[in-house]
Amino acid sequence: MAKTLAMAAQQISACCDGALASVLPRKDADELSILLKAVADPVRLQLLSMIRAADAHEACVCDLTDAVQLSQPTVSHHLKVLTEAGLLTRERRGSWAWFALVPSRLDDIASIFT
Amino acid sequence: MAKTLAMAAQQISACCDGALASVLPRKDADELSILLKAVADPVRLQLLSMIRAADAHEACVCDLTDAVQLSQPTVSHHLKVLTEAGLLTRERRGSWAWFALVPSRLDDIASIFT
DNA sequence: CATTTGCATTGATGTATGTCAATATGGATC
DNA sequence: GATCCATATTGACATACATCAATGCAAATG
Repeated sequence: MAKTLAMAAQQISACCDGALASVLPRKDADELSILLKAVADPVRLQLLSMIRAADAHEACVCDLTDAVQLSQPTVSHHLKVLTEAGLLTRERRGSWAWFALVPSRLDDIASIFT
Repeated sequence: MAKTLAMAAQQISACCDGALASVLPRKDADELSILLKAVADPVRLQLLSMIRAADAHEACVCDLTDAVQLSQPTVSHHLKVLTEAGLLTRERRGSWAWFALVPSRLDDIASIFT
């Protein structure tokens, strides 16, 4: 086996065997992947872009459903996924549900890779 | 239907109906989602972090397999996904296959959300 | 060239996910 | 309160995906 990785592991954690796996602990990786899975879908990327382009960075389901040409339940599902990932907030105003961006959450994603 | 999103669409494309869907065109969304799906997996996030931590930002399969505690074919599969997404390059050196990071590709992901 | 070693591919399997039709819920309005 | 409208939930279905055992392949080594 080549030695490069083992050496790198020591730079970070020089205490124990299996420390390599803790460069990014599995638990952290699981949490990050939930956030990333939320945006790793073309429809949800479109929804985010539309909300970002909208006034006050918010939009209601009716507009979004028309835009992506999918059924209302499907759009509702996608918005739920984004909301549960913390990327959107949901607010009820009269009959409509308004979804707004959480910009800091987008920053969280960017910061994973910078 | 509320009007906010329709107005936002006009800011960007004031020419045609259905322009809303082109805030982020579906085709672009599909491409981006391929890149994001590649990193939206806990094992692949770990692999990337390990390679990034390694000398010269590269590692061979044998080290990585030990680290993530999965079968060799599974790790090979994940590395293929990352490579096809442009996040890794593969180089054969003697018996070993070395995978190296493509930093600019990580920047591509970050830039989606900034 | 036979063997070994490191990696890739194939095939199979269980689980997760995107989608819709049908239905439920919850405000608003008459 | 009956009705209507916007949204959410449920159930069903097809597809995608993560994983491994078995096998193939390619390079090094004896």
